[in-house]
Amino acid sequence: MPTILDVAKRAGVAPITVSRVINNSGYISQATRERVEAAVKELRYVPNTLARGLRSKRTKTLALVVTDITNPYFTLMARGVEDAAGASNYTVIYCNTDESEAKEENYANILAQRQVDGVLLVPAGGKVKTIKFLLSNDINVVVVDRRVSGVKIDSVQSDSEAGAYCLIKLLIELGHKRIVMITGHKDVSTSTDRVAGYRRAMVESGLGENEQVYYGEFNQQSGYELTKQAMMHSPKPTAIFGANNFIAIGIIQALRGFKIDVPGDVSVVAFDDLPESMLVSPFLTFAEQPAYEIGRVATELLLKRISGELSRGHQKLVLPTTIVQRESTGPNRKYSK
Amino acid sequence: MPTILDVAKRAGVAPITVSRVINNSGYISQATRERVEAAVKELRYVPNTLARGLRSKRTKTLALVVTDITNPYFTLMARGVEDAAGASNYTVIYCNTDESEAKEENYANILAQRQVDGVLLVPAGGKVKTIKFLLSNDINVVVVDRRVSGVKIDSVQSDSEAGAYCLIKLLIELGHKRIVMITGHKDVSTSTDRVAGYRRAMVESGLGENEQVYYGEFNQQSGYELTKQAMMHSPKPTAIFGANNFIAIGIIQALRGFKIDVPGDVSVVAFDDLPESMLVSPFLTFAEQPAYEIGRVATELLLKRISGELSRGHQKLVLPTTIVQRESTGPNRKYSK
DNA sequence: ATGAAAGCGCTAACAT
DNA sequence: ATGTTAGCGCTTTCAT
Repeated sequence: MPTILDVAKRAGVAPITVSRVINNSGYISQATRERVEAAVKELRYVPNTLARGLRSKRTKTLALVVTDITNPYFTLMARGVEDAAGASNYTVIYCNTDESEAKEENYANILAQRQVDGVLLVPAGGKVKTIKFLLSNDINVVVVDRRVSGVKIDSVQSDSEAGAYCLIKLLIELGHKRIVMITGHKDVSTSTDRVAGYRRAMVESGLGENEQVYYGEFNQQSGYELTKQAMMHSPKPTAIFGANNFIAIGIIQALRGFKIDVPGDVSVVAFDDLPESMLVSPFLTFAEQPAYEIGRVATELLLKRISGELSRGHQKLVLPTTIVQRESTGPNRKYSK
Repeated sequence: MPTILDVAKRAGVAPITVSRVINNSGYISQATRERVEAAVKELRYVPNTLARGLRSKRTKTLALVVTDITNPYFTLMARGVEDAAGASNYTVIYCNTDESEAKEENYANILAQRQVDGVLLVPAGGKVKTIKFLLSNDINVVVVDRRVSGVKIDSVQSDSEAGAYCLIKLLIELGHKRIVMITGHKDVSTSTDRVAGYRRAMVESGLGENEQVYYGEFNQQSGYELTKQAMMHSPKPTAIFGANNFIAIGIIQALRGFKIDVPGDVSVVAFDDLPESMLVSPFLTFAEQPAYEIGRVATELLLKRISGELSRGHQKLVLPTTIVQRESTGPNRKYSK
C-alpha cells in the first residue's frame, strides 16, 4: 500500500504538504494542490486512519450503544445518529448490549481501546460505572433515551412521563377505569417515568386505588407472560398500557390467545409502534417518540462537546411525544362513549 | 492515559514484556505475569488499538456491509456475524448501503482507511468494483446473500432458486394457475435466482405461458405499487409470490386496500417473514432462509481466509431454505383442494 | 524468559 | 506557502 511518503515523492513535496491537501488544512497553492491530488489518484492512495488517530488523538469515530438493536425504535434513532455524524465526516460504531450491564462494560472497554471520540449511550440498568469509565478515558458521553442519576452528563430523551399521562387520560376519557400497565425493569428510567405518568393520570381521575403495574422486560415475551398474569386477576382490566412496542405485541398476542377481542373487550395502548413498512394493518394507539430526532440532536450535542464548543454546564434535552390514535382504543363494547 | 511504558515501569520490566502478557504471546514467568497484571489494574491501563494496528497490520476488525439494516433478515444475519466474530475476539463494524452503489463505494473507502481485516459484503447492484477495490487494499472479502460474476470470491448464500421453486410448486398443488411474482432489481442475484425457481416450477407444470414477473425494489412500497399494477390486469392472479418479506407486506397492504381477502381471494407466499416477536399474528407462508447461520458461516470462512488457513481456491456455500406453511395459502375459495 | 532498538504512517510544533 | 523534526503507543526483529 502506498503511504503519504510515496505520494509526497511522486508530487515532489514534503509529506506534511500532502497531509495538508488531504485534510484541507493550512495554505496550499493551487498548483501544489493539483499535483498532490494527481499523485493521490495515480497511486490510489488511501490514508491510514490508525496512524492519523495515533498522532492526532482524534479518530473521527463515535459509538452508539443501544440495548436492543432489533427494535425499530433504536434502528430509527441510529439513522438520526448516522446522518448527523456523517454530515461532520464522523463514522459510527454500533453496539448492542441486550440490556446486559456486563456486555455494556465490555463494549465500553473495546471503545476505549479504539479511542473513539464520543459515545451515545442508552444505559442498561441504572448504574453509572460505564459512564465514569468512559469519562475517565477522556471519551465524551451523551446519555440517550434514558436518565441516569449520580453523574452530571448531557442527555437527550423524550418526555415519557407526559406521553404516558396522555395515553392514560385518553383511556379514562373513553370510560376505562381498570387500566393495567405492563412495563420493563424498575431500574430503567423510561420504565419508571412512564409509570409516573400512568400514576398521575390515574390519581388525578380518582382511580389511584385501581393502579396495577407489572414489571418485567422490554420485550414481547415478557409482555405476553405478564398479560396472562394480569388477565387471571378479577376484576379483569378493560385496558392495558404496554410501556413499549414489543411489550404491546406480547399483550395483543396473549389477548388473542384468550380469545379476547381488541378493542372490543380490552383496549391497548403503548409507547412506540412498528414502522408502517412492517405492519400489515396499523392498529395500535400509541405515543410516538421522535426517535430519528433524538439520535440527530444527541449526536449534534456530542459533536459540540467534542469540539469544545460547550465548555461548561450540562444539557438535558427532553423532546415531546405525539399521540397517534388508532383502532386498538375503540370502539370498546363496554366503555365507548 | 497510561501507556504500555507506564505499566512497564510500574512492574519493573520492559514494554515488550507487558505486550507479551496482555497478548498472551511468548514465554512469561508466572511471577512476571502477576506483577504486570497488577500494574495494569492499578493504572487502569487500556491498550491502544490504533498503535497496535499500525504496528502489527492487524486490527482484529471486520465489517458487515448490508443493503438494508432495517430488515430483520439482515439484523438476524448480523447476530450470526457478531457471535462468530466475538468468539475470535474480532469487532464488527456495521454499514448500511440502502442498495446504493455510491454508498457502498464510500463505505469501502472508509473501511480501507480503517484497515479492517475483512469485509462481509452484500453487494448492492451487480458490479464488482467494490470487491476489487477492497482486494487491492489487501482486505479479504466474503460475499453474502448474493452472487456476483466476474470475480473469484468466497460466497455464502441460501438456495433461492430451490426455495422459490418449492413455494410455487406448493401454490400449483393447491390449484393455482395464475401466479404473479413481484421482486426486486433485475441485477441482484437473489431476485433473478428466485425468478428462475418460479419459472422452473411454472414451466414444469405447463404454466409457462402464465408467467408474469414485476421487477421493482426489495421494499414494502415497491411491493405495494406493483401489486396495484398486477391487480389491474385481467385475468387477475389468484396467487402472488413476493421475493422478500417487505414486498410481501406491501402486497398484503395493497390487497386489503382493494378489499381482496387473503387467502380467500388471493393467496400470498414470500421469501422471509418478520420475527414472531414483531408479529401480532403469524400469517404468511414463506421460505425461511437460515439468516443467523449464513452470518455465522460466512464469518468463519472470512476468519479462515484472514488467518491464511485457506490459501487457494474459493468456496461457494449454499444453505437450504425451509418452507413454513401458514394461513396466507389457504383455504382459498377458488382453488382449495 | 526477557530486553534493546527500530519503525509502522501520520501530523503537531516549530521553523523558514 | 512549504518544510524539518520529532514522536504518538505499540510490536517486530533480533539479541541475550
